[in-house]
Amino acid sequence: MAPPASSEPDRLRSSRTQAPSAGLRRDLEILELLANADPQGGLGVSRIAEILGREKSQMSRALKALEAEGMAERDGETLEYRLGWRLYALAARGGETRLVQIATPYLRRMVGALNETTHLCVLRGSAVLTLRSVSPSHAFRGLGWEGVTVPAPMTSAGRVLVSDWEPQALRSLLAEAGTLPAGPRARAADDLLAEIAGIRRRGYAAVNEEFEEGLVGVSAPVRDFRGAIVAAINVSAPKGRLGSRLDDAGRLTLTVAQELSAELGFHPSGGRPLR
Amino acid sequence: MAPPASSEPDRLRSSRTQAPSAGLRRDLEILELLANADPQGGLGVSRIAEILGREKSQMSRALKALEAEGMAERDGETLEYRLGWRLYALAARGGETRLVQIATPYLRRMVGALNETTHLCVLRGSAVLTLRSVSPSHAFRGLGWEGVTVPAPMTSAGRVLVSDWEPQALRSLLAEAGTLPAGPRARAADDLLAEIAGIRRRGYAAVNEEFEEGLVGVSAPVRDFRGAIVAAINVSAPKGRLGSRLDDAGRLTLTVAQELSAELGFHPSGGRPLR
DNA sequence: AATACTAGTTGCGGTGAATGCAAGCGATTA
DNA sequence: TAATCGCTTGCATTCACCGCAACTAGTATT
Repeated sequence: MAPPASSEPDRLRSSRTQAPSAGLRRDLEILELLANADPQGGLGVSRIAEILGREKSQMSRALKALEAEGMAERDGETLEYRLGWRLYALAARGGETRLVQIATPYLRRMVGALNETTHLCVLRGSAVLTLRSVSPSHAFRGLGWEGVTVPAPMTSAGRVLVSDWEPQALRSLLAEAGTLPAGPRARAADDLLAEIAGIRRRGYAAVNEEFEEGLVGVSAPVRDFRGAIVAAINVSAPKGRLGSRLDDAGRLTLTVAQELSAELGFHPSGGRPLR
Repeated sequence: MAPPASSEPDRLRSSRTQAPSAGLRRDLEILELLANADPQGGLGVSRIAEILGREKSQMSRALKALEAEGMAERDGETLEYRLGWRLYALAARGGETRLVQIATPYLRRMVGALNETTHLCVLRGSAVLTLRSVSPSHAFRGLGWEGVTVPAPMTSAGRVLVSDWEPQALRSLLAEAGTLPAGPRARAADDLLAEIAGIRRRGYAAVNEEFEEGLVGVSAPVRDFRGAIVAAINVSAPKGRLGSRLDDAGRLTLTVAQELSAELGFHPSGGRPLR
């Protein structure tokens, strides 16, 4: 092309070539921004455009579309945007609502007994997704880990969730998750298999600073009416607070998980039918 | 080529004409479908295309994009899709922000009517956390969320926030909170249960110098679209200022809380779904 | 009061990404 | 071996998005 005249506003300046599914990515950037917004500092069109480095006009139109679909809402006064009802409806409907609702009182009981934060986790792909967290009072700014995922084989909850998989499936899980930024040390498959054998025997899993320095935790499986493991109850805390009573916590977690499983219709008589 | 005469109503577009922001609408249709899907009956590409009446190839590509962004996930075995982790992350992070933003105008209305400071409170573990306060002596919005927590069973807001818990959960709440620096006197569980029964009946809670000498207050529950209690609106003031009109304030708080709940999507028709 | 500035919306032409058909591919079934 | 099913990919058309710029409205500044 012609050499760029300095005064000429060259629009070719490596600007963003449109990528496939750019619209989706743009919309999600916006939603992410709205989700993390400070409630005080409002987000208007210009501010959003500035932060994302995009055109005002696009943001205006994209936000209008998002609003029309219920994914965003606008304050009539300040013209600022926020997340819309539909996002919550989607998450609530799609999430294991029933499971979360039923499990919450059990989590509260755990918190009451241990005075530590308790989580309900499920498996999403090869990662552990925390659906619900209940914290005792000393956890300021709860900042629930809800929605955060971590690779499965590293955590007690993850190991519980895959504890009835076939050895072969476990190996491929390791292969998949192992490519992620590895933890302190890559666990060999045999290690994991032995660990899981222990989990089956004891009924609960415990980790001791494996996932994160200074962090210990226990998890126990929750089964549905078919006997399939559908979730894990997990307690995590600094080693100084929970380390000394880790086994007690494990047994309690197992007990509570069994009661929750019973409420879900699990009947322990039958063998291990599925999965 | 020659553009069609503008006057001519070209009916050829009658088929499926692409609408603006069609991509967003299509993606949301897919997510809605995935959200409402029976966890057992999986949704493959063809089935989704059939249900939505769209091209297989589009669904294949759209789903691939959604998966790349974390909004959908695919089972490697069956090739079936389901909702992805990112949706949950968005909803979890954005929830409180949205609550505060929507609630603030309602708090202002309360202040305007009563000329007393009004709070929006949520439950954090077994403590009540004030997310937002609005004062009559306009402005100095003290640093947004105050972050001040107080034990739940002692305050009207706390009692409202746990007013749909199971009796057993309430007992363990008392056990936990009771270990904290206790208030004037530990309330027996039966007292709390009776109090909460009254709250359910009236729709709002009132305390009369129970938490602090000379302080009275009223609170009413705010429910989200599922019917779950997610927050409480609270008015507290010295007895000399508010004591005489406490019932009026309670009824007003209830009304405002109901309107706020409605804006959050709460539909009072259905029974009390859960928790 | 007039002016500048900020914040948001709308109009417009060019361009490339989405569309839909059809062919390819790899299982599972007959 | 052939047929079917579920899904992906190639390709030409065309329409919706892109960026710019002009416009409106409200607010601060002189």
